[in-house]
Amino acid sequence: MKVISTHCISCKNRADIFSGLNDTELSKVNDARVGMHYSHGEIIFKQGSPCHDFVCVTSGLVKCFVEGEDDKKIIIGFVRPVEYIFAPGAYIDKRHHFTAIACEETTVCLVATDVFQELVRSNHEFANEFIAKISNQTIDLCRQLTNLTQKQIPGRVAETLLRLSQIVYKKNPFTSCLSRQDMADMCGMTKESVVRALKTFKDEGIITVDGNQIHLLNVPMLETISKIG
Amino acid sequence: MKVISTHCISCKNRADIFSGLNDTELSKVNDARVGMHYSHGEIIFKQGSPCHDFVCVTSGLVKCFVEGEDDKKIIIGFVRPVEYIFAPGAYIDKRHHFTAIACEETTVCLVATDVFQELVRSNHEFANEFIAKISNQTIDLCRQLTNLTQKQIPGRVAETLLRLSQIVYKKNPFTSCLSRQDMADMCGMTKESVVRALKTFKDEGIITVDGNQIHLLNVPMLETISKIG
DNA sequence: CTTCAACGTTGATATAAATCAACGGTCTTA
DNA sequence: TAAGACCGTTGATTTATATCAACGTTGAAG
Repeated sequence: MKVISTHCISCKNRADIFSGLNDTELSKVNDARVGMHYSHGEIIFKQGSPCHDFVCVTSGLVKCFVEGEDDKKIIIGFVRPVEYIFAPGAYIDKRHHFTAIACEETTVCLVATDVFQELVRSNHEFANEFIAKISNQTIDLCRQLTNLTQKQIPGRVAETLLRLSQIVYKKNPFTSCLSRQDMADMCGMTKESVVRALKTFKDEGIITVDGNQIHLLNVPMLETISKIG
Repeated sequence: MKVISTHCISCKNRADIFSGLNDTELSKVNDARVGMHYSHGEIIFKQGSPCHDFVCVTSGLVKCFVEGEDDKKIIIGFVRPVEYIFAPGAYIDKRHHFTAIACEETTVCLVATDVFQELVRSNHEFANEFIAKISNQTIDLCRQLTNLTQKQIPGRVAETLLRLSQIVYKKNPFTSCLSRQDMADMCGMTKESVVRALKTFKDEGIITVDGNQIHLLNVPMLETISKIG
């Protein structure tokens, strides 16, 4: 078990939103904080369950997805250190509206939602950062809505590859711990379709695939494919 | 041209979020306010354009949709009086991320985003209401994401009918000014598919359709169809 | 009044993508 | 070591849905 920072004030894995807080405020956060460790595949919180805490990811990788009927999932995003997961139910019905699962060994701090809400009330800068965070999530969901409903398979897979490389892993040959099913859940399709699309891209020399390492050889081409759908 | 209230303090069409403001704050909003009138089909703001104002709908009906390539749209929601339209770009890139169009004769007040942001900073209650509003939008987008990607046509159309009746028009036989294409844009399908689905529902005695008036005869059945996809 | 464009509807056809099935590989677990 | 489960991959088949085409209606514009 990794040792996480003993106090928020000195924590180096602190999410940006806490930067504007003074020591008194940080102490309040620290008192409410619960450090947790999750192994690969473990559920951090589940859609529909009561929402008591915001989750700040201090190491590892977390995937968030909405669940429909019949075990179908749509991955709405990944959260890396040092970021926190905004739970939109905190202000509405105190329920989680998506599920969060650790993709690899992951440590997080849970902070009670009412501590967050108190900070939103008392610290304007914090409130602004908080709203900016939610806004980004909204913008992202809008983008996903068009991507998943208006593009066909090659476009969606291209988009997903670019996302993984540029936003999630921020590397070009990137090594992912995601299964084909995970990628399918990002694209809203079956894993077989993902495999076929990857194979096509590989045959066309646009990417190379070596196990879990994917190298995007022709990014402009992928961007074009993603754009024209 | 209808006369809108002359001052926010005495306005009867004020969105709920302004309820917690004192007269000084309301005056500030009033000074920044621009009343506008739009006819059926007119664009209030367009995706990608600079975002300077929040739009408060005082009469009529507004549809909001994200635009993809190739003229395809997904309607993400309708805004009725007395509600305002949250533009997520206001806190991020000062751009609109969806388009808003008047569905019928519509009056709105435009309020500069920085006035909103100032209120968020100075009034905690306002900030809370504001965040709750965005949270609801996020929850709704999550729901749409699963609906549009995981259900097939009958399920999506049933869902749309229930939405129109229960949330948008709040009536059971309801008369809608929406075209079949609009309904298709709500469901992420073609207008032909909508027509066929409505015909099937009609033949099965689940609904009646008379021009733009739709009567949901068997709501539980529609809910089942919506659920099982 | 006429013309044209957009809408609603229906049927026939094409096609994208899911499903089904099979197999080898890897990892876990008994 | 062996058994079972899951993953990745590929091919064959089915199916849901889009596309294409045609036509009557309505409403707006010239």
